[in-house]
Amino acid sequence: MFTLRHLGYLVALSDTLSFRRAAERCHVSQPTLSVQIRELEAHLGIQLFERTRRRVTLTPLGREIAERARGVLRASQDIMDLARSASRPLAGPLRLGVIATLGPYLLPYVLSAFREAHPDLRLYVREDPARRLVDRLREGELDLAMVDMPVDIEGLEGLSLFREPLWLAVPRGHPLDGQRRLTHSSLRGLELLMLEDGHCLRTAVLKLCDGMGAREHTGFQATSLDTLRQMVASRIGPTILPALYVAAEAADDDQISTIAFADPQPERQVVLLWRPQSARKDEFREFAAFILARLPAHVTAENHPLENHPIPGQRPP
Amino acid sequence: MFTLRHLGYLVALSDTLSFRRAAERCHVSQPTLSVQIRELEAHLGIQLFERTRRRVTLTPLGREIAERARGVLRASQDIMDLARSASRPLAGPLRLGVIATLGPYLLPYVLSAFREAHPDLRLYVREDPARRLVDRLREGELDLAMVDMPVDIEGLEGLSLFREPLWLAVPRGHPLDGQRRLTHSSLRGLELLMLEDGHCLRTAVLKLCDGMGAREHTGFQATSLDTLRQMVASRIGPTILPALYVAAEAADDDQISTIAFADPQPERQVVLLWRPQSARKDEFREFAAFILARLPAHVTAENHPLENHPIPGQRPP
DNA sequence: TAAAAATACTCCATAGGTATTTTAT
DNA sequence: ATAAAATACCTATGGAGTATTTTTA
Repeated sequence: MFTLRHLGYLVALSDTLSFRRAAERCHVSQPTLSVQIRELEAHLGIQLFERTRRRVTLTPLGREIAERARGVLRASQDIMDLARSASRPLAGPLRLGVIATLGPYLLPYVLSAFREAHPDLRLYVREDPARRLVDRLREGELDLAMVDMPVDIEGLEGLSLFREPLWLAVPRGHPLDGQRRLTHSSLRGLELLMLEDGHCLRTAVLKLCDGMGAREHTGFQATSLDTLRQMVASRIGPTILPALYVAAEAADDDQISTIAFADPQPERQVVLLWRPQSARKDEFREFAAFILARLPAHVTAENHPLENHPIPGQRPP
Repeated sequence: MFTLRHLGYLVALSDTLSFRRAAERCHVSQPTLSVQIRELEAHLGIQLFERTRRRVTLTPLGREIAERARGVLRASQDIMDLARSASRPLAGPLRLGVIATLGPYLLPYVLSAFREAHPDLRLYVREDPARRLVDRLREGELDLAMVDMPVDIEGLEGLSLFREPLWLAVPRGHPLDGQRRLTHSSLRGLELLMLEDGHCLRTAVLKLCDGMGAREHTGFQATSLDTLRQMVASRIGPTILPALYVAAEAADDDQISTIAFADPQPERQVVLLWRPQSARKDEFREFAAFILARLPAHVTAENHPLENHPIPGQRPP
């Protein structure tokens, strides 16, 4: 029988396709890794890699086995996590992924207090588009992901956290400036500045436009909410900003005005996701409770399991 | 990090709750296993077992981790199987489970020829009720199960093989003896001898009774089809027998008559099941094709994946 | 010739064994 | 007193290292 170590080498080599770099990643010497891979191939009685003239490539069978090896290592890591989580809850590394349009404006409210409450916790936060975050979560590279819906959460589990209103941002002096509440038809004909493709928020805003008769401002696409705000301040046009961003960054900007919509407000739903096999669900739920207890104004807390939440495209594997 | 060997010891000890027997099962000495379990506990930083006064018991956390360890070992075994299956297809051990009312009457047609075609295959056949077979399949103790529906196949995958007609068996001279085809109402008021609880066939026959106005013969429950046939021969009453049993065992019995039903014939559906993670699906499909090519008369071949087959209660995990 | 993988060898950590002690019924 | 687990100690396998050779672009 092979060992978990063999599987680790296999995965490292299948990732890097270089004995040298795989050995580095595993913190062993290149000959060690060479020998162990050869030994694994001998044990299994099959060829996993083709080493041909300066090129290392996976055989189809090697690819399949490397994929399964990843699963075995992930499950082993889960066992370690479960043990550590039981002996010292909320200690050790916790890898949290969050979308870029939310993290910097929500987490400051929460993380410093959370770290204080759990000093042994080492919290790694990573920003990425929602789709990539859930992929990384499935791969086991993340423990936890905070994303906005809709996103394909097949094979994942989680909680709905809150709904964040979307507000209109216009330059000072804009015809809509001064309105207390926007109605369904206030946006008709407006050209809205938007984020570039890949952001979930863009999708949400496009849907909003559709319903309210507005359209995308062609020719400009922003890469961040800050850019978007500066474009509004430069009087290029109005845009839609999420409430937490406005509260954190744009509330005292005297060049733009932000206006809420009348009910039913457009909003985006923010959820917290983890793998169902994860060993640290209790910790994740505590983290969720921590967030919910410290939610800034303007957002509407929710707190129900995602299993029972009707999300199109959700289906167990 | 622990090793797969540690996990094997953990699973063995959690199964036996005795260091001595667990060591035996692992083919190591008792001190070796003692030391390794202690080491695993030290590595994980938690207590897995309570050793108290002649009693070894799992802690709750130990139970959870042992369960996960089983999964890791199963996945590792799958990798081994995949490799062996690729290098020498249809070689090595193949553990097949089959229900008792089918195995002895179908497999003789198939197995000797299958063994001849694949001499390196070591085929272990085990008989059990369908429910236990699918449980063993999920545990990884079986590679393949041949059962009749309905059975809960959640989390499993497979093929529908064939539909086997159910025939009425009556003592010679019974009023129904001599009829060519039974109609829907032929059985009205009849008291049918049945198998004891737990057999899928019993369930199928009960459903049949319901539809045809017959009832169960109270006071007698047989434990095998052979017993059932002898009871019919002893003129205790009529019964329902599956066609393959009749063809194999009861065709030349001059004390009983077997009579088929008019269309739509009552029948039971026989399926072949495996774990979706199994490494040997190709071999299983070949086995299925082998069976289908050698099906005895009277049964109706089917051959479609079970995923698309509407079976109540089927739901992915 | 330079860079990468394979080979040769040496060493040591550790899993495994046997013998023995401890503990609990 | 007996049976089971723990401890002590020794052995040997194999995983890891360094040094070197082979291979190919």
